[in-house]
Amino acid sequence: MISDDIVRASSSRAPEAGPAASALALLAHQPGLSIRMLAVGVGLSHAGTVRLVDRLATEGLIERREHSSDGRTRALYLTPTGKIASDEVLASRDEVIAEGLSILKPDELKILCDMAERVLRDRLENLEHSYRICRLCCYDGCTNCPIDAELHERGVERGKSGDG
Amino acid sequence: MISDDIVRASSSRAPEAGPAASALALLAHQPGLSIRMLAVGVGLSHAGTVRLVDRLATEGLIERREHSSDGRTRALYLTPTGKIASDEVLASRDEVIAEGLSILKPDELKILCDMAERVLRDRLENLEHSYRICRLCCYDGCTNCPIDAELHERGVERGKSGDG
DNA sequence: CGTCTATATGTGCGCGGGGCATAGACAGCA
DNA sequence: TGCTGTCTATGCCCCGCGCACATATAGACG
Repeated sequence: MISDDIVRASSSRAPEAGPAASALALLAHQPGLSIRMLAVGVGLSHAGTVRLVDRLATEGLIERREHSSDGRTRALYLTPTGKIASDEVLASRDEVIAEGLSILKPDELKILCDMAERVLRDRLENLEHSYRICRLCCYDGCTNCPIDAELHERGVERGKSGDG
Repeated sequence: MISDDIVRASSSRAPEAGPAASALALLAHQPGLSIRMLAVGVGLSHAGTVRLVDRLATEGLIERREHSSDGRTRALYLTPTGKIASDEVLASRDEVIAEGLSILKPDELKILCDMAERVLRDRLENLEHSYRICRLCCYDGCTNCPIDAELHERGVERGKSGDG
């Protein structure tokens, strides 16, 4: 029960206004995401996500493109500026976490990572949930993502619509 | 870096609209808190906290009383109804955490708690910060609070205004 | 005691974010 | 072709919050 205070310690120093940061980080790893999927990822309603995308597009951070096959769907992509912003968000996030866990020894970090990985695998519900979990992941450093592995084991792949 | 996903996993299932829950939990453990301290604890401005207190008071969850010595300060207390609400918030919080960590073995939990305690002690900045950290603590179960211990070692006690 | 400053609380005003309901565009099917 | 489901976008409105200001009190000083 004390453990959730780590949560507060790092989440209280969130990089910026929550949803925007999540959207940027999510699009950095999953370019071409639809608004619907992004909405699930950032935890907003469709309408709210549309406004969020509007704002980010106005700021020149992301852009809407036509979907290749489906005329309804809009594929969202980061602009170069947006990529920079996303990198900054993730960098500040990493900094906070590294700071917070700086007192732990390397072998303790390893233990913690192992526990975290098992917890994540256990708590993963479905494909949409995976987007929420990974919304602020540092994808560059997450080379062997446990979530991807767990999804793979369940026969679900990202980019398809079947939820488990 | 994967560890902050535990954060998402539990914080994404927050009991209710953030600040209100924190205020209730905070007042459950620290009755007679002033609005200023509550503001720091919940991470809002003074004005926002006043509105929050207004709402909670309108709902009959908390009440303002005169301070014993200082005529300016308002002492905030939970009403019986507010105590019930606070208990529910903390209970749901505990449930989420217990669920999330249910895959870990008891000895692993012990290791995790030990690490969390050291991280908390290391990251604690001052008295005001302690209110933010502990805002959603389950005080009934937090018998030997590491934050209190750390504050004590630094010669700071809660209830006074000197920040370390 | 009068005054000045610092502190704490409460309020008018406006802004921005987000949800609900709805409209428009498109895919799939009979 | 028409019907239905899905995806996106918009009108409208509410809520929460911060800024600036007003009010009340404590403490210090002449």
